[in-house]
Amino acid sequence: MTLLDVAQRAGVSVATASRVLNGGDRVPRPELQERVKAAADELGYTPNAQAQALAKSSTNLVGILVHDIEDPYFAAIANGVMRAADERNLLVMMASTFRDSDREIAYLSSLRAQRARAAVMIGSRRTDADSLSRTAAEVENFLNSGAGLALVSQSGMPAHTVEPDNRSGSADLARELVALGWRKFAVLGGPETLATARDRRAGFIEGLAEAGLQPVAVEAGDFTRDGGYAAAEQLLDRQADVDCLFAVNDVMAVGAMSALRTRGVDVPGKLGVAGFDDIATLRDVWPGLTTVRLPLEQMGRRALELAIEGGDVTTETFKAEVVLRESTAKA
Amino acid sequence: MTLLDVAQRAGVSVATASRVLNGGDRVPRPELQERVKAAADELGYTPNAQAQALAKSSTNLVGILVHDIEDPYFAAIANGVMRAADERNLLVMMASTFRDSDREIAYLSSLRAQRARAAVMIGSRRTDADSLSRTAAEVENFLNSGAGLALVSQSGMPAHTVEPDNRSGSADLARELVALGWRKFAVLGGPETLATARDRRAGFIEGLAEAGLQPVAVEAGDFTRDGGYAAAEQLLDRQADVDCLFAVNDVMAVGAMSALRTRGVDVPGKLGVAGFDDIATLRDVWPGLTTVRLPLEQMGRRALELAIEGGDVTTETFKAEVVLRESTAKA
DNA sequence: CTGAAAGCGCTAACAA
DNA sequence: TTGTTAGCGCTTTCAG
Repeated sequence: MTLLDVAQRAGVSVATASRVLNGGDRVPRPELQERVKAAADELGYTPNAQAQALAKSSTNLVGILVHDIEDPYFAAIANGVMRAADERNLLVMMASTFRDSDREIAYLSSLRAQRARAAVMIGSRRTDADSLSRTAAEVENFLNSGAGLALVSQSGMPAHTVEPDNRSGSADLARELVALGWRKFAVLGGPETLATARDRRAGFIEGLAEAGLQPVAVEAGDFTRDGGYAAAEQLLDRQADVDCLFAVNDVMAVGAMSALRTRGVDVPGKLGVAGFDDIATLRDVWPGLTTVRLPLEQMGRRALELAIEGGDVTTETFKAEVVLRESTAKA
Repeated sequence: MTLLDVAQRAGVSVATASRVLNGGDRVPRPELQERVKAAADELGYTPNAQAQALAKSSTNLVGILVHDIEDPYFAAIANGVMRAADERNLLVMMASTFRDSDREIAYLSSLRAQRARAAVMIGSRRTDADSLSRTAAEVENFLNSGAGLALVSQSGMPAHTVEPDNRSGSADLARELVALGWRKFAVLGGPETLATARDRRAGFIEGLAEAGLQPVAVEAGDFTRDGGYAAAEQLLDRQADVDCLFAVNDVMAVGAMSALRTRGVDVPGKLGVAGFDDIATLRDVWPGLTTVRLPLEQMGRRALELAIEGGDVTTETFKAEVVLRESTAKA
């Protein structure tokens, strides 16, 4: 069923039909409107979005790229993006890159092919020179095509950026932990190459330094639950003299807590544990996890807004807020 | 940059250019291929997917509908769908319906307008007659448009269906809990109107019945963390004589555990707790939550396959598996 | 093997 | 106000 069918059945031209059904400009006389609308739903007409897009050379599609939609951190941000998109009547095309930058690049290029209005890329960039520059090139292309783009948590690209204040958030956390009386810290620092991990690590160390402290140990490892588990085990194996443990995200922290439990280390009695992100799904773990809260959904919303609005490239930083819970309570 | 630009620069016709760049059929002579490819990337040509879709009247778009992408249950299934889509080089358009059936209907119709190849709808249907029939009508439309469709966890629609075996899964759970020695059960049953919740409730009661038992209490409530928290509180307030508590999903179970903890009720010492789903993010809660594992990602994959393949309408049921953990350990 | 040309369904000048 | 018509960019017969 095409517009032409509808027009004929209603005894009007396609132009008229288009005007009453889709067009926003001058509206035909009421009588014709009725006829066209009637014809349209008798025929079960649905506009062909591709044809509209081609004719108007513009779409209401926006893209969103996440590393892994099962990771609650990304899901929370994505949720914000989708809410904002929904409010603006934009259709969302989402892809999970499974942490593969080739997929990321390919998808960005698909979005360009789809003539997407804008895209939001979520997730910390690896500091790997090669894939970094290839991604940058495609980002360039994307922007040159006239579409908007915003990145969440990955600075250094020539597009709008929304970032959490990882550095000062973890510095604040360090201060509060010190104030609570903790002294001998280990950092489960995630991958060396991940900017987010690095910033949180650095901020924490900075915070400690203000109190004249420095971490007893810094473990690398994956940015995942299993990474946290493994890093905690290593720490115990090494019998490091530690009284509090900071994992650079909640998922790692929870993994670490499991490792400690398995080894019979009491939290917070024997060892305090803190994370970062304040993932909603993890707010019920026990002991309650001390962490740094990020306005994840808001960051997502804002990213979409920036991507859509275009304008001069800006970087917006979102404040993080320390949340003290039982996992770092001092007896 | 259009195909025409490329063709002119390469000194060939658009037909030729199309054949080497996109078309899959007869390929022009090597020399021309080179010229066209060269021209294409000198000009930074990207095909216009809308125009292609219009010309071929077919797309590589698939849709996916979830109630709430932040809910790890949906995220896990969505992840499976996206993986399967990625393997087939399909682009995914995802929407969160925020549990609103009007949004759901609207999105389905957008997908139709986009001439999506197929769609997957994830999430338990409410048993609300009105929105049910309106959704059914749009589902009809969608299928009539020639696109494929599969539903996850919502039977009763005239399309492929993938469902977990909620009923026998929770019956199995009931049996195992009884075998462990628990006797006085309360069910935190979720909303009356939610098919998934109802089936799990019913299966559990069935399982108990085999042992000549029946639940001491059945609490309704939301299908969420807060719903579980509130339901558990009510139960305690009523001072029901209960020794084990089954929440119809993990998220509720975790909420309930928090309520119990707040009230000083020891789990599993004083009260056992079990859930359903085996959400990955919650595998580290303590005490480890006894639950029923569902192959969520696989279900998502399969749903996409069915939606794409079309064919006769089938219903596939996925077996659930009881996972016993510490939350129901008997001293 | 290659090119010309007719659409795909719709929008937006431009005319009437 | 309404209709005519020329594209939008690409695919695909159909000739050459």
